[in-house]
Amino acid sequence: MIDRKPDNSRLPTLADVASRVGVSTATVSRCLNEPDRVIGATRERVMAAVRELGYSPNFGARALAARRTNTVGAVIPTMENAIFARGLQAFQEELGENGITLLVASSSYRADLEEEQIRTLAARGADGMLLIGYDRDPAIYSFLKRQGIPVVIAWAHDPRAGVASVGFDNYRAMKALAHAVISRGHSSLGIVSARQAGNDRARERVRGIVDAAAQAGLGSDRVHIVETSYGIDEGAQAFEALMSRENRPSAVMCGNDVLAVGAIGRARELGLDVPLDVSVTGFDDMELAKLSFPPLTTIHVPHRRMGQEAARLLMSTAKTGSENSNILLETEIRLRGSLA
Amino acid sequence: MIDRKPDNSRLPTLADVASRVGVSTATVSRCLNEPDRVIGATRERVMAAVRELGYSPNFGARALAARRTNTVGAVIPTMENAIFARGLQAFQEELGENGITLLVASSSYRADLEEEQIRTLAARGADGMLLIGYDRDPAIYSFLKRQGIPVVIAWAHDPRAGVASVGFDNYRAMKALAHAVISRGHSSLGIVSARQAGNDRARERVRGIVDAAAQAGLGSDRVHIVETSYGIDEGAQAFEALMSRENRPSAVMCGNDVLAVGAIGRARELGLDVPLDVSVTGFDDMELAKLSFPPLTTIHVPHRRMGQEAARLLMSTAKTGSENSNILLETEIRLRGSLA
DNA sequence: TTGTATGCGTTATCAC
DNA sequence: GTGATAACGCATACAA
Repeated sequence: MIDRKPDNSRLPTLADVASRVGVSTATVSRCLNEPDRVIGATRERVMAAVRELGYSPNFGARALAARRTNTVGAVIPTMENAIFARGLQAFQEELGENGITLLVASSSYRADLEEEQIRTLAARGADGMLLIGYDRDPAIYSFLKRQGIPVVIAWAHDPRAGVASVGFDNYRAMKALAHAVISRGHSSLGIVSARQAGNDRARERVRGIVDAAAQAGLGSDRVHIVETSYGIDEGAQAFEALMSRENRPSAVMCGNDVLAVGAIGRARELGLDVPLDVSVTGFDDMELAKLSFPPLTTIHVPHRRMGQEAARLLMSTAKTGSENSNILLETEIRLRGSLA
Repeated sequence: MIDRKPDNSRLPTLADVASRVGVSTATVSRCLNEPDRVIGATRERVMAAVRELGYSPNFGARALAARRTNTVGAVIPTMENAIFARGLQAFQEELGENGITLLVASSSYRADLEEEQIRTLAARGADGMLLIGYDRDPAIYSFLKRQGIPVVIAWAHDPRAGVASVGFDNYRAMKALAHAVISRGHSSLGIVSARQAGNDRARERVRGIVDAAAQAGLGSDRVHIVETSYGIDEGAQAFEALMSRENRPSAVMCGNDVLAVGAIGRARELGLDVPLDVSVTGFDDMELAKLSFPPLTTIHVPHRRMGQEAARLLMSTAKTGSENSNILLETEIRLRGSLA
């Protein structure tokens, strides 16, 4: 526990500013919140005093009295890599322009931690919340509803879910990529996926590949799936596991770019040429993808756009109370050197 | 602005729990904060009511009354890449074990935004704060001191600064790497640095290279510096700028791994072989480094250790009020394929 | 062990 | 346009 260092000189409060200027606390409060409603002359004097004293309003007290925090929370699976960084940055920027602060927490892809973080953010008075994907205990949704906290789901799209969302069709995107891979003659596919349990995005992506394979007449024995957690090393290991099977896939499709880059690295270590010996694909089109050698064939996701729209949606959802706005963004295949 | 959806069923408060159980609010409060001080039987009934009502304490009110938030803030330059992610993760874990929540904000490497974030975190009642590097307006330090908020600086080490810190010697680390580069016969160096103004880490690193070059008898005309902002594309452009000068450096030392990876990528696009045509080095030893092709020669920084120590230091600094604990961590050169 | 009462710093309602 | 003053939800010193 952290105890504040005993501080003899108490922090300046609204009352301090007020008494110094010789006005009431109400006036000072107004100067800060609705400057128009106070006459120019007094406002100047108040603001001067604010600066001199280094006054800064107490957030907790303000939230308590105003029953609003101008804060929204976001719980993302991880901060360890840049997957969510760009989208979140855009989200934050859009909120910032509207005077709203963003609080970010990460769940490490664990449902229990996510729930804890959500409750923490709610207790901190978040006026709204951004969550990634749909999969979670329904109790969480009803908790949020009881609290009157509007929610927006990002990175996924399911109009039937009854929650506002902005995202893309993970299934369709990955299926299209799988078609592209198969049409190049690959008849044995490897899949490196994040754990599918509790992760609708991962599940939809795998389903996309499996369906594409089935439609192309590839038996289920031609599709090998390995689940792992997101991470470069994990991708590398999963890739190696796939390559050491009896009938090696000629193309390995990864659930995201981080896994794919790990796979490519391991291929090099194993003396396998990408894409001559084995093709590799990713998902996300992070900066990493263009930079990898060979550059990564992947699905481009409009992360910035998604973050921005999520912010707008959250603000309007909060205003109107409508819970069923769903924005579908288009993804795009980016063909690069890792696929032959 | 976000207005909470008008919620007819007010959230349960301490008083609701109390009246339902038939005890005083004080007892309920104690059940939550010091369970030992209340007898088993009543505690059970209280906790049951808490669950039934879905009660969750109001953070603002609690902070207001207790004058403590069990929250610490961290302002990092960027979340866009993983430079600070690992250290921060460890920082958070260590804090979490002690029941403390971490609030993260990013400054985009801008001094004005950093100051704003610091004030915001202070207003939110942060009991302590983690900042990166020393360089900032002295007014900020005195503001924090007035607020009684203990500070720990990370990613840098300067015992004379009079602030608690845990970090490494950026100057010495980079100087050692420069020696390694020069000893391999490179007599013309390029430097791709972050902007040095307001960034002591960047400045120290450049100074390390420059001093090493001088000690090796390389004139200042043999050291070319380009400043840019951190980013893969930025690294690529800076690298290209260096390579298009009349006397091309044979080795380009970058201020961090992100820049270096960008440089290597651009080298490939320009048809330059790394390391045959030009050597490239980084700083940080992110996951990226091993994965780059060729793998990156860089400085290994014990990020996790740094985050963990920072958390401990912050907690003990808060307890003891001692402001001048400085922990120096050792870095290590990692020689890999990008340097010949 | 439990209850009472006060105060935390701000906003908002209502007078003036 | 400005000033009193009552909430806001909780923790805590003190009393019982």
